[in-house]
Amino acid sequence: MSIRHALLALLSEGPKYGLQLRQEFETRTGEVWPLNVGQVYTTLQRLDRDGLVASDEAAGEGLQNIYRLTPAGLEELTAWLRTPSGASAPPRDELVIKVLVAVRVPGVDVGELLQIHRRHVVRQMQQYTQLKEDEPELGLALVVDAELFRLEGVARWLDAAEVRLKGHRNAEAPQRLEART
Amino acid sequence: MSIRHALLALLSEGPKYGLQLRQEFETRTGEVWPLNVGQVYTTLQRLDRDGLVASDEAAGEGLQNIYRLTPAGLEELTAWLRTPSGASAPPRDELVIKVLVAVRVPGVDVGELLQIHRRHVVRQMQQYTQLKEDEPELGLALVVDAELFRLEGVARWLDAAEVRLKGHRNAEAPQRLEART
DNA sequence: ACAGCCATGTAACTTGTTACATGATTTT
DNA sequence: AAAATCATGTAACAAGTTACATGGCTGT
Repeated sequence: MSIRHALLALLSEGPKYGLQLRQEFETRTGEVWPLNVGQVYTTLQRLDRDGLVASDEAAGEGLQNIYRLTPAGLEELTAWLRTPSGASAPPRDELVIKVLVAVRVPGVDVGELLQIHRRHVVRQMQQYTQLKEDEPELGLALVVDAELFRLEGVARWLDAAEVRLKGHRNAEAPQRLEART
Repeated sequence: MSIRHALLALLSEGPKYGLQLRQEFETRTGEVWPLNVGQVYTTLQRLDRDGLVASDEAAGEGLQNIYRLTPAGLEELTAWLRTPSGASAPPRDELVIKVLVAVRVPGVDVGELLQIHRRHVVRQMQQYTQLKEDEPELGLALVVDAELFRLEGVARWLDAAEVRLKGHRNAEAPQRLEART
């Protein structure tokens, strides 16, 4: 639901049209998250359908279709801004799922899998760290910060998972040596 | 694409049927990420359509519809396991987008917004920490670890963002005092 | 006139998601 | 026989995503 609401937020400054919304979204987020133009239009249509935005066709330029926020849209926007996401149901973490199911996939070395992902995380962190060196704009700086903090957490989790899984295998293996009764 | 592949992984151990897949998914992930049964069936149908699984109708129990992994499914699975996610395009971070667009929404105090989210993060961390105290199973333990590391990163980002935004407002404000030339 | 950009729009598709319907088996 | 449980399945929708088509405007 990010994009819907992001468009609402951009429209809260004043009426805007499609391409403008895409451009503003991208500049604000430091061009890190490209946004297909088509998606702006489809999303605008759906927002229109839901009564959260309305188009000023009266302006009648014909060329640009300018949308503005409706009262309902403003309400939806402020609710979104105040509400922390993932409150009720925690978001599924793909990497965690991957590791948890990989444990029992035949022929898969989970230790190796953890290492592969760890190397990738380190490589990404280096790339983002480089990006930070040439004084980025506020938007890019914040995005890079977020990505670095996130990746650091992932790296630490991978380490913790390795320890947990080693302990787990040590706790499992001895059972094979004992008699099955 | 988590669930598709998770089902493939579960099926790599051997043929299974719908409800069984749901139950195994939930027990392995510590019952933290509930999975609607209907989704298992729809996902299985789509996997079937894509040739990644096949149903053993020959068994003819009639009642249980048992699926097995196809060679293509196994290939897809191993590719998924080895490939770090978010490699090409970094995943959009909803909170980051929220803060970045909120900066210019009229009548919104971003500092307050950061505080609201920070409080929520702290509360969630406390809840997960509690969960860890009564010796959870491997699956739950890893999920909780991941969530705690993630939340810690979020908290740190919120702090960093507060600093960045304060500096930004201080750098902006003086411009209003200067002549517009 | 034509190349290139600005701008809009749409058709098609994916994954995720839920609410609901249906039948079979087991338990009481 | 009624109630509960097991098991499958479907219809419908949301949100994200892309490839493609179209038309207007601008500069050469």
